[in-house]
Amino acid sequence: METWKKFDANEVSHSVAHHLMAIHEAGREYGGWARVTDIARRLGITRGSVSINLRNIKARGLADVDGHRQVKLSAQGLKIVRAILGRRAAVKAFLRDAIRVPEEQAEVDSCKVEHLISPASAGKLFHFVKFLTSDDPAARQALRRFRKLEDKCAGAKSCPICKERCLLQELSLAK
Amino acid sequence: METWKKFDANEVSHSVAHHLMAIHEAGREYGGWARVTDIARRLGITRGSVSINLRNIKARGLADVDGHRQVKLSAQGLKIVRAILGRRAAVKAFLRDAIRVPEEQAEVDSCKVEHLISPASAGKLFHFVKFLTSDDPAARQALRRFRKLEDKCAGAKSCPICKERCLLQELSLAK
DNA sequence: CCTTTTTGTTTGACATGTCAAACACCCGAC
DNA sequence: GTCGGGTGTTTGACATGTCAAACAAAAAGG
Repeated sequence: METWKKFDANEVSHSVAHHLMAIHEAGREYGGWARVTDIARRLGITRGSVSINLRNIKARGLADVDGHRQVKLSAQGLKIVRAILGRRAAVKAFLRDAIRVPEEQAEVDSCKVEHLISPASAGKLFHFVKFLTSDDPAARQALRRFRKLEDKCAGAKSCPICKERCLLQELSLAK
Repeated sequence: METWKKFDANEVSHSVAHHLMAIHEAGREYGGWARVTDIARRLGITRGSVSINLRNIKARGLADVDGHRQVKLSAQGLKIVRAILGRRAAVKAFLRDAIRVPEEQAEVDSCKVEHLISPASAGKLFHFVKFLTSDDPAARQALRRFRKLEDKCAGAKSCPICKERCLLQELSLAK
């Protein structure tokens, strides 16, 4: 009934998630220490915004600052980053390698979703895509068959998957 | 580089999406006309919040109001609702029926994601889950095989899908 | 050493979305 | 009629996240 309210009930928001990942990346070549400027440039936002957001992030124990005003992920922050990167990889691999969504779209979609999907779903998905893209004969056969059938889908009429009229277009906003 | 900023670049926000869906549902038995109170009760928020949000929604042409202060979706609003419901159904069906995520979790996850995934991904997913849960022999065979292998995954050691150590647990935040 | 640039913070503003509380209105009961 | 409850709006407050602009301090250049 109020399922929709859980949208904001995640360990971190989209913004915080990407701040953490930016710290992680920016600090890569400097022993984990990142500067506000580097984080801001990576995220494409102003230093001021980063400064404000870091207050929140530090207060929540996801990152620490040393005397020279440099930022480092805490153990917890690093754990979150790794979990999110794993989930993104699972989603992206599924979209791109299993159902053949174009690379760019797979990138955008997995980025939107990476911090939202549950570990349960991510875990299942991870296994599934690993199986589906393996050399298991059943997996290869199913994938081949799916691609063949989908190629034959002629949109509105006579889709071999949808049987009758293909309902695909209703998912988009195309008129 | 700034892929992450596209998170907010959707036709509607999560909140607006659910306002539209609440109008749709609430109006079902009244010829499409919904009252603020009904919308608020359905969403579990105050009438005041709904009132404010409707300003935005009306201004964007997603809903109209008649003289008796009742709300109705516009053609565009209805189109958005249908698209989102379709995407949710595709995601949920995949999670629940294909990779066997528990019903409740599938519900929550699909709700979080429904307004974020692209029509391209939703369309592919829609076809894929339709194929995978059909009576096509290749699909049935692959699904059977996947379930069998996954049942044998003993967590950290000797997962038949991951081959070596199963990396599944890194997707969650379990310590 | 002094100037200039870079860096980080703060401030005031805006946008979205939420709440409680006060108001105004309409409608039905009496 | 009038009174009370349900309904819709507005107001002031808060939370998050963004910006530009002003500022202070550190680093770099000379």
